[in-house]
Amino acid sequence: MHYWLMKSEPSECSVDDVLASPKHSVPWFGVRNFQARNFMREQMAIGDGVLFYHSSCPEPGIVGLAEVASTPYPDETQFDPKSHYYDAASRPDKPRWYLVDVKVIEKTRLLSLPEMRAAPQLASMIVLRRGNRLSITPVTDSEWKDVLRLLKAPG
DNA sequence: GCCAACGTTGGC
DNA sequence: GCCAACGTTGGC
Repeated sequence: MHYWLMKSEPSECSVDDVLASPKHSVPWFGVRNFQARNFMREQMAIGDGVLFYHSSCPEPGIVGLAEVASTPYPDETQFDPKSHYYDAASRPDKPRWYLVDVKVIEKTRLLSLPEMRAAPQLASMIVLRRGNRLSITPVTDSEWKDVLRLLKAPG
């Protein structure tokens, strides 16, 4: 059992978009970074906890709690020449990119990036490290608990 | 729109 | 295997 933080641009797929989807679940397509892919392909398991994070938007931060809802499988967009995520170097018999389904459990209040940075107990979070660009990062048990505690506290 | 930081690519 | 150039991420 692991915990993760997964970034999504709300203009592409917001927490509300996921909640509007069947089973409150979406395939996490479009990851084109090997480290992030490896987390999905090799370390994620169904039921892992996910912090749903909005990035590249006016108010970046954690906006929901989710969970991993499938085992890894190939990201179909890599084979679609019309897709923004098309990868000509990937072959269907040897896919390069994998994804998991992510199911939103609960929309939370916004735990904003500035609030996260101001919380000393979250200082170790990878997402807060200077220059971090990874769209999927592991979260420790204690970071997970501390985030939940902050989400329950008033903003 | 700017720019820091980082990953990837490709020439050598 | 090195490393410069390039592209992308993502906060501000």
